[in-house]
Amino acid sequence: MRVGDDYLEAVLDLVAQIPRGRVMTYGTIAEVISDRLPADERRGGPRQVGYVLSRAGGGVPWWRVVNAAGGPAASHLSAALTALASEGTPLAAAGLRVDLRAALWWPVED
DNA sequence: ACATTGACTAATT
DNA sequence: TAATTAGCCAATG
Repeated sequence: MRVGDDYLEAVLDLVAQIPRGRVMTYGTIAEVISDRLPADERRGGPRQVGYVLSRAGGGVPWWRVVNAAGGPAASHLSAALTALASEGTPLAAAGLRVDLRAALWWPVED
């Protein structure tokens, strides 16, 4: 098995576990993955999580992954907002971003 | 091997 | 609270 695929799988698996109506930030995902994987398989930061998701394409609820500001990924943001709204994700008053205080999800908390 | 790019974050102003 | 700047890690050309 190729090295690095574990990281990719870990990210995809974690994203797939995000409950409907909840979200996770790139930084949080990076933290959890780093903690779950051995040092050899670790990859650095939030940007790599984004890279993995960009390559993942369909089959993964990527719209449940948001940046630290609470806004959807820089691309496809209208699609993400639509999907989030459809799933009942708590949106901020402006409607342009997610209410992190209410929607942010943590794997161990749930 | 060097420079550029990107689904990012945190600190500063 | 919002806009700017600097730092970050890996991929890609």
